[in-house]
Amino acid sequence: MIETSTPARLRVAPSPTGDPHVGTAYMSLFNLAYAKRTGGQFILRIEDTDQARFVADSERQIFDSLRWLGLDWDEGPDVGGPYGPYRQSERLETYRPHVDQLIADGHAYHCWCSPERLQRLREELAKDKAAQTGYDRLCLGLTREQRSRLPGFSQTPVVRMLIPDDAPGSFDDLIRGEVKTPRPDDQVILKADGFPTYHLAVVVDDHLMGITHVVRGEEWISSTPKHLLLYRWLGWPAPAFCHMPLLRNADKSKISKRKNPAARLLWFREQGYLPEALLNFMELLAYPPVVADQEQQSFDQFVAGFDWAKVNTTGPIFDLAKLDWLNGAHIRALADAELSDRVIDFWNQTGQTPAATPGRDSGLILRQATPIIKERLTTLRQAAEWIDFLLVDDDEVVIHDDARAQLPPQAVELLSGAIEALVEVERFEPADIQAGLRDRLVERAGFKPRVAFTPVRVAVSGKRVSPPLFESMVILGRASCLARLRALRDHLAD
RNA sequence: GGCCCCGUUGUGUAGCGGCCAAGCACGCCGCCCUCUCAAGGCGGUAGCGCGGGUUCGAAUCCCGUCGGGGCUACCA
Repeated sequence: MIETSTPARLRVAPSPTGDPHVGTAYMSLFNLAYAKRTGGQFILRIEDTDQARFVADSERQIFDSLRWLGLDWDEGPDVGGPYGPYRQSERLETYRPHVDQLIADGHAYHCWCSPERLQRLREELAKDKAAQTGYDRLCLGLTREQRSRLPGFSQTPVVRMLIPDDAPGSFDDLIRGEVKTPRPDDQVILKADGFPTYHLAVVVDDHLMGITHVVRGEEWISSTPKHLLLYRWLGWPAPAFCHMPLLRNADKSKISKRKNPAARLLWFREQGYLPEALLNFMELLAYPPVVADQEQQSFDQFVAGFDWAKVNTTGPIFDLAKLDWLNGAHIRALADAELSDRVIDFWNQTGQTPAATPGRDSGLILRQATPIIKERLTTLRQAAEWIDFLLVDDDEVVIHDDARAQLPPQAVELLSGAIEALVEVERFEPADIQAGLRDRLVERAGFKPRVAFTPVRVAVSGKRVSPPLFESMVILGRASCLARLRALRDHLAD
């Protein structure tokens, strides 16, 4: 493939307003892919211009969750870079001169209308079902003194854009082609508290930081003409635009934490999903697999074939069924030692390390059991459930009701036979254990394997479903197995 | 209400006028394998929202319609 593109600079700009949103990761993924594809840079900028919604710990969670996914940035608040600061709250002085210039050039004006007046105005327009909504320009052309004599006056003014009649009616989008846009109203660009709104900040910062491609959700399409106007007025070249489709809930509404727990990015780590699997899953949303017929793929493959034109314009439903499959597939692809490490890291990070009876070690037993539970795992979190019976003391094995219900009438006879057979097994290895039990219970006693082994499984694990029996027994050791077999037999015999 | 975006099986996608009586993946169902459950193998289920055009020919182009979504804040 011939590389014709020039290095691109892209950014993701989340707001620290609570738990990081899965959409942030989705946007970051596509941003990063294109940056890598062109040998450019990926930048993280924090958009904290809304003081009311600011959540203190949120920024750290954004860093943590994106790093966990391996979506590393070249420039950002924590790593620095030549275009800092990368937090908008630290750039207030940067926006000011541009606002002044826009006012001086007649492209923006002060507005003293109180929030109450604006609220009433909106309600009236809505009631009248007016086609034209938006600010009525009451303040346009008035001095502070003149305006103060009118009702609904507020001491501290905001600054609004003066939308001209020749505002752009469309723009070119790398994903969608030409996109038509509504006529904007006189958008506020500087708030009464001195902070810029998104619209001003994003244009100023993107220009000053050399951003070449603006990648964002399609909910921004209708405000793009405002940004185009700002670029025009400020005399700056506009970047390319890529409006990604919106991720959706099962009911097709825009994905929300209320309706979908997976809208919280941190949820995936808590559940024990592998970052590479989540990435793989998100790569497949509104985007085809790199290799047809092969949906399990690496991020590098995704990058190598990346093309904005392949992005679909239809908003995909965020449905976890395929993620579960992909996560299992990525788990199975891991080497045993690597998988064990991942599970232990998961335990440590989430404080979920299962307790083991004295003399047993959770980590050690996990490593021994990994080969037999690996292909049974959908998430890392499930590992603990699969091995819990290997961690407890022999007299603390819980015989679950559904397991007990599986026991055949001849359970006592079978358990006695199994005990005798196990005592005689010379090498306590899976094949030998199986041979011993089969000889005794199947060949000689005439039971079907399924019937013969069920009591053994229940005695050893307490469960209806367990990892492979004979391998599990080896991990437990002969003494424990015999103790558990005898315990169940004695219990049933009473 | 206005404006904008979108509409292929349950979900994610392929399809860019004939190779499509629509392919792939996940899910679901069944069979095989089998010490349980998985994993694996094999098979099955289900879709071009609707109506008009254009054309020899439309899932693919046009128009309309219906449906869904987004925006319409001194939030992003």
